[in-house]
Amino acid sequence: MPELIKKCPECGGINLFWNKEKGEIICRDCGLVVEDKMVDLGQEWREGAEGEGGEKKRRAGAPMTYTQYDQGLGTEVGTQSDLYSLKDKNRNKFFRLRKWQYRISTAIERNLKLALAELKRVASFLKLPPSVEEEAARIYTMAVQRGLVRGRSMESVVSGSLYAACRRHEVPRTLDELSEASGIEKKEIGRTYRFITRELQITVMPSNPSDYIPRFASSLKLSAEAQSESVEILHKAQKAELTSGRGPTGIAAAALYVAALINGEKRTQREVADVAGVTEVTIRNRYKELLDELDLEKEIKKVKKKKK
DNA sequence: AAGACGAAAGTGGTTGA
DNA sequence: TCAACAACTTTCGTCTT
Repeated sequence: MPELIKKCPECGGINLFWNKEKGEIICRDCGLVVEDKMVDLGQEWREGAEGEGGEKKRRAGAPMTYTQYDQGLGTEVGTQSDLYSLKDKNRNKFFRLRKWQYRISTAIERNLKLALAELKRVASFLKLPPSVEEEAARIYTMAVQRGLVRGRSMESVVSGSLYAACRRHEVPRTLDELSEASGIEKKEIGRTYRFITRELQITVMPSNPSDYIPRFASSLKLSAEAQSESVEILHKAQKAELTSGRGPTGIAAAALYVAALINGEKRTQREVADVAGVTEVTIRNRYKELLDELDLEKEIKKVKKKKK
C-alpha cells in the first residue's frame, strides 16, 4: 500500500485494500475505488479486431477506424490555397461545402459538450475513478464521430459507454446501477452497449464474478475474512466450471451468501439479492450448485455447532 | 412471523436452421 | 426470420427456525 493514501476520501475509513493484480485501491467500507493505476488500453482497440486482413491493424494517427475514411468526417473541405485556384462558380460550391462541414463539426462539438457533462454527472454518482470516466468519454466521442448516436438518445449512449468502460477496467457496475444513475431503462442501456461495442469493435472480456465482490461485500458490511472467503469459493467454482454461462452477479451473490454463512455473519438471501441486483431464487440455485460441487456442508455445520 | 425452499409459468436474449 | 433454448424473474405455496 503506497504511503500517500491512508484514508478513504469518500467515507474516511482506513480499511483500504490494495489489489496488486488490478493495480487499484479499494475502500472496504464503502466500495469506492480510490485510485486505479491501470495501464490505459485506449490505443489498443483496433488490435482487438481479430483476424481479417493485415492492413486493418494500422496503429498510427487519431483514434479512428479504417472505415471512417469513407465517411468523410475526418477530412477537411477546402483550404485557402485551394480557393485561389478555383473559378467563381466553383467557389460558391466550396463555400457551401465548408459551411456544411462547419455545421457538422459544431453539431458534434455541441453534442459532445452536453454529453460529457452528463457523463461526468453519472460517473460521479457511481463514484467511478477518473480513468474509467475518461475511457467512457473516449468511447462516446468515437460513437458520435461515427454517427452512432443518431436514432438513440444521447443519455443512453453515454450510459452504454460508461458500462463498457467499467467492464474494460474490471470495475463492473450492474446494468441496474447504471440505470439508476442515468435514469435510462436497463434494456435500453444493454442494447446500446452491445451496439456501440460491436460498431466500434471494442473487445470486452466477459466480466468476472470476483470483480463484484468488494463492492457487494462492503454494501453488506461483511468482514474482510468473509470477503476473501467468498473470493476463494469463486475460484473453486470456476475450477468446477460452475461459472460459465451464468450471470456473474448471481454467482458472486451466492458466493458471498455462503461465505457469510461460514463466517457466522449470516445475511438473508433477500439482503444479498438486493445488493447484487438478482432475485433470491437465483441465489438459491447458484447456492445449491455450490453446495453440490464444493463440499461446503461440513463448514456450515461446523459453524452451526459452534453457535449451539 | 420471517426466512428458506421449490415448482411453475413468464420474460428477454441468444442461437441455429 | 422464426422457433427452440437457457438463464433469470415473478409468483405462490409449503416447510423450517
